[in-house]
Amino acid sequence: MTTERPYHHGNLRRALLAAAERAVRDRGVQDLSLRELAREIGVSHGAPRRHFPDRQALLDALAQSGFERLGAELRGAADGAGDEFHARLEATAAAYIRFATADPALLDLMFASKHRETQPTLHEAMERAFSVMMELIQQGQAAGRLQPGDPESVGLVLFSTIQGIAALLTAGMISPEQLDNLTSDAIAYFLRGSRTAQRGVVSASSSRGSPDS
Amino acid sequence: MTTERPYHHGNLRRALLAAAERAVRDRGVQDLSLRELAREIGVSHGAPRRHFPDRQALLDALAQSGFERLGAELRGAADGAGDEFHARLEATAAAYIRFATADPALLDLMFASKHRETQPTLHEAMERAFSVMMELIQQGQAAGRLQPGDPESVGLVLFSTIQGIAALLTAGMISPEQLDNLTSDAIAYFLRGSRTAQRGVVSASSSRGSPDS
DNA sequence: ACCACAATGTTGTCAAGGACAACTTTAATT
DNA sequence: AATTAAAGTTGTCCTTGACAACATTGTGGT
Repeated sequence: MTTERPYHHGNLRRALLAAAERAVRDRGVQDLSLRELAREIGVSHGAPRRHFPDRQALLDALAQSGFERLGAELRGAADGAGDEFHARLEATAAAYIRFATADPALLDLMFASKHRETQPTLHEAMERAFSVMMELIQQGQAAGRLQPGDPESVGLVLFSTIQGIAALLTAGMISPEQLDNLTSDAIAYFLRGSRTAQRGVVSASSSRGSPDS
Repeated sequence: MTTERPYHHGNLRRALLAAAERAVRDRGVQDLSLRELAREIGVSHGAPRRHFPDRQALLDALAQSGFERLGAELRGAADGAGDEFHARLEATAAAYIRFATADPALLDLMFASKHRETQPTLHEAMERAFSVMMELIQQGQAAGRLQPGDPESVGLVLFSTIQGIAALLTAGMISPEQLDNLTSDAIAYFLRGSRTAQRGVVSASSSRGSPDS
């Protein structure tokens, strides 16, 4: 049984992550203080060190759990939206934006690129989270709704767009009223944009994202 | 050696901003230390306070100068790309991505949303920077290359996409090799996506003279 | 010229935080 | 029960941001 249960006080690691997530949400990453977390939980200032060697380690763990939660939410949204490609796409994008809205600072942290390189679990969690999108792309390609070719190349365009909306959102550059329209606009653009040169009318000048496929 | 010393020591404000920009580029915003900047410049640790009441004030100023530079570069790119819409669009987007590539941490800082609300100059600098894009959108609409309607709504889609690419870039999620393809793909998607649903007659607007200029 | 004053820079200090080490208490293993 | 490992505590060092009191230099008014 791998369930970590109280040693001689609480399950500190969990408590730290939970408190940290709240603190990040409420006051941002900058103001996150290990000592303050310890105080809040009721433990000495040296205690967190047993679970996180330094501050960055806690941030990495926070990012990882963020990716895990994001991945779960994306998958839940996609799976709960039926079998139709368009509905699944919209639901997944909406879930992503919802995450970004609810936890802007956490999302920033997750993409902070300040993480330890030697942290395979974090990268895996990230891959898992985005595998939902990749599968979606492949479904869209199979259904003929998206242009064929390397799914990664198509996925990056979609991913960029959604991430961009999230970025503008966390930057406070778009209001909640604009958000819904922007999201559906962006998806509509993406879908129209992904109709590859049909009838040779629209030039396919930029479909060289995939070297050999 | 009088290297421009109008006051009784250097032009500290400028020196601080310059040193800060370098420090941010090299070691990130987190590790930016006022005292270290002061040391580097050769001034006492209390000196910066005369020009920036606190750390955040310096970051705000840094963001503002970043927006000013970005705006200038975008405008330069657009103006130097001739009169054709497509060329201008590509040049502007490329300039944006170039900025993001050269100064990822600065771009993050600029969008950090941690800025002082009562800082009109910062917001103005931001508006000025993006006015280039807005004008571009209007030109595209006037030329019939983009769907009509509120330019802001069209611009946000473009802006999201480009900002998304920049975000993925600064997050280290795309490599320089992928970058060029992604950028041109994204623009192509945007252009195709911006042709408003023309009830089947897709050819009318694009089968005229230059293929996809 | 002169003098007051504002602008700029310096020194000293404080509290907070991260990192670290030595020590103590509790749980697990045998 | 004894031993060892895990988790937590206490104390300390160093860096930093913020602040205040003081020093110096430049400027404008008269």
